[in-house]
Amino acid sequence: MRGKADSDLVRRQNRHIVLETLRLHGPMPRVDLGRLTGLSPASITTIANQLIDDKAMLELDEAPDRSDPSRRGRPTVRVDLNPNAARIIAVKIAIDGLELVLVNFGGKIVARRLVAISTYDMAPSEFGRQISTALDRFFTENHLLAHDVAHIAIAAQGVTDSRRGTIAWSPAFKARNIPVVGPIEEALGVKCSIANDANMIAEGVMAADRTSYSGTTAVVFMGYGVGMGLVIDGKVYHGATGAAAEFGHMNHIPDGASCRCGRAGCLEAYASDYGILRSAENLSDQTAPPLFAVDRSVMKALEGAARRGDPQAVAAYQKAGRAIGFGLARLIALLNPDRIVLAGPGIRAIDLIEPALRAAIDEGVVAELRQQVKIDTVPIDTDMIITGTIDATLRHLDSEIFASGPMTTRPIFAENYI
Amino acid sequence: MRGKADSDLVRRQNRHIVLETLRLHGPMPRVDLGRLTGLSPASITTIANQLIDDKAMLELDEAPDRSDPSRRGRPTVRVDLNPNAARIIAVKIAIDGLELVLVNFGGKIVARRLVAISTYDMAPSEFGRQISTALDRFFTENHLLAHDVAHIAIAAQGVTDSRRGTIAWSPAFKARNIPVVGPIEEALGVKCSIANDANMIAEGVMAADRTSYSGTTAVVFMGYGVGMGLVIDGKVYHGATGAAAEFGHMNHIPDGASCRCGRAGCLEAYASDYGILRSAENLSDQTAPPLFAVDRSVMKALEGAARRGDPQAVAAYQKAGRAIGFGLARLIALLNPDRIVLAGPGIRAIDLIEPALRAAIDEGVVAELRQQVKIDTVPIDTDMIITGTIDATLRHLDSEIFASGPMTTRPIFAENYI
DNA sequence: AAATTTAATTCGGCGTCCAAATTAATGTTG
DNA sequence: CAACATTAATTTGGACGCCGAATTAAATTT
Repeated sequence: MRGKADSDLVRRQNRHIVLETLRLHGPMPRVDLGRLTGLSPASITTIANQLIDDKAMLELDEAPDRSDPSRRGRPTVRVDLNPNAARIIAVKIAIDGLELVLVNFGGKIVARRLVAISTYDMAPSEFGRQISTALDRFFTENHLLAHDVAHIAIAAQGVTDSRRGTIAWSPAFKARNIPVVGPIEEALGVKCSIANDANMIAEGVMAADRTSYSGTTAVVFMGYGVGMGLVIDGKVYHGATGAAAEFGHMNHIPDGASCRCGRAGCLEAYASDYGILRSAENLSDQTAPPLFAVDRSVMKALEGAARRGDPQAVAAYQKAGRAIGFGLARLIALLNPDRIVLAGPGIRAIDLIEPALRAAIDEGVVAELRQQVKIDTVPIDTDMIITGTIDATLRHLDSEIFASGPMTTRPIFAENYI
Repeated sequence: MRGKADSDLVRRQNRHIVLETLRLHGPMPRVDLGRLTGLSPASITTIANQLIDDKAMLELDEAPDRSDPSRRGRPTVRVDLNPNAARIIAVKIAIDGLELVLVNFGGKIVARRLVAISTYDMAPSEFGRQISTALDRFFTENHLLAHDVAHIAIAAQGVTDSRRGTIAWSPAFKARNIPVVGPIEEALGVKCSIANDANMIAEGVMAADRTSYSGTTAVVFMGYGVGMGLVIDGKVYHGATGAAAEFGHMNHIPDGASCRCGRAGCLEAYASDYGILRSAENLSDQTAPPLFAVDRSVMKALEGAARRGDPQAVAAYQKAGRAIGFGLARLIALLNPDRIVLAGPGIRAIDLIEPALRAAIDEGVVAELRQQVKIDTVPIDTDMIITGTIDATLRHLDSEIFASGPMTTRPIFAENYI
């Protein structure tokens, strides 16, 4: 049951849909905003002018469009999100370092920096210091003050706890429960949040094609590990503590193969790069997984071997497909999704994996459920983690900006934009 | 992104929360409605009087409350949902017959009837005729005309397809894809819907204690079968086609024990009454499951044997616990729920099941995820299927009534209430 | 230059909410 | 028992947001 409604709610909601419409479709004249939002021209005028006053939006100062010579009447004036309304920083934590990206309110990347940090052996408190230092340098480098940046959004591999702002467990760290949000907020005085990288990929996939992913979609990421982003009823699902969709560490076989996470039988232990490699090399299931990502060239060679018919390699990919397939069968039984998207570098070998995967789904789920699900593949570069993080964060800002209405204090607005 | 907001939305939303508040807390004076909804007394006056005009609400005609002698001031007048505003029929389909329940808008059961039908061997079209006939008799019996009943809500075991209004697969039927909603709507001219019984149990559990089940909760039903109702972000989740949370037919062991659904390795094949019985009797996993529910006395005897230490029986319950445990471990990895509720007749033997269940969860899920989940048990009688169906349907009506606002045609209103 | 066309704004009215004032119905008190 | 106190509920008047209709703005066509 939602809370009570009043004119405040109406204003916020309508300002919000105006901003979202611009974010989704890009700059457009007020008439089109009216058509797309369903609001009357009169209301659009009011709302647009308020948002312009609030510096969230601006009129584009451009020559009238002459592309269609038959066009008559008063020329349109396009409005757009004000790129200078706010800035955010998206951070990706990987085992070999940090990626920092500065983005303006319009979604354009303004600056980017890679910071090499060897995270694996780092003490939890040390990591907090290092990431804060890296961010601090990034601020200086880009002449940023704390109040110029509205939000720092962090994406990390593994189990993240959005409530506590920590990395509960990650393959990038030996240690557990690493505080991240706390140290950064203290050191820099900027609002910060942390989320799982696979969820951010799901945000990215959604952002790329919002119409196709409206209902319930599971985005499976195959590569150095196996991850999942879960879109439930059109929204990325984060679970109670932000650690949902740990598909890679969903049990596949009780008491099965050794996984990077220290347990046995996880799906990832069969279907990740290292899992596949381990079977292909005919090593025991119990062989300890490598600490670092398997080199891409090694996986390419393995794919080649399988395509040439190397029985051991073929079997390894089949085993991976079966693992993913049973995982998906279980997911389908539980969630009855509209569609499943397979993504990540691992799908380069999709031809080797798919037959076993489909067979496992057929075996593991009632036909009535299975038939309804669309399964497709999407090539995804890891950049989509950043893309998704940016999109999710900007949308979050939209609802903050619209929420404040005629704002008294507007800390997220950047006065001294360079 | 929600649609545009206007004063219409405000009215609907606020009327809705007023109705929901009464449904949740029962009759109360207008002052309290104001306190609970956050609306001002002025607004409550307006809304209440409109709803009373619309016959959705009424003032209770009772003597002033003298229970507290120190009470001063103008006495309160309590308002309540108008029980005669509408009526619904809830139907439970079981293998041995139908249960029909007539309920008024206040949630009170007005009439109830059991109709013995042997569903299993019935042809799909025949079932449509039979259920329509049974409903037609129920109408006559209670002097109901089509427009007296706002909705017929059906709950059935198995995989239901709410979009098509069919039972895709159910243990109560040999046939598949049995049309239910269509035949009833045609024969009676009353709006009808179908849902899974386990989802309705989840609705019932929620209705009984809404505060405890706000986030994400999985309600596991153990008994003649294994079912699940999934509450995600405070709402019962139905999946793409209304067939979500088929926990019982989630694969446990690839290529494992024979299940009632015709496949192998389902969780239910290990943890349902018949699954447990089959292991206890030391029959092969491949032994065909019985068509009908195992008699309660048989299960009681088995529990007794296990408690007296019969090793075969003890092992059977352990096997069941391990199956449920791994299923839950997989669910936790996927959904990171706030809590899990174990319910149904099967939990009479929870003491025999729980140790293996907990061990399996420990084995199957990262500690960081597992620790966050509360697991508790709730004794549930099968009546909760009806209770939940009623509650869900009445809530649905609330949003229909409030939605129509100053209604021009109000077909659901019962003029000739007996 | 006047007419036409399309975009955007302005104006007046409507519906909802709310705060404050008022009315209603009771209990308390001298 | 009449004036006062107290609490519930309504009425009144103002604010805010939306919308339709009329108006203004800025171009093209004739």
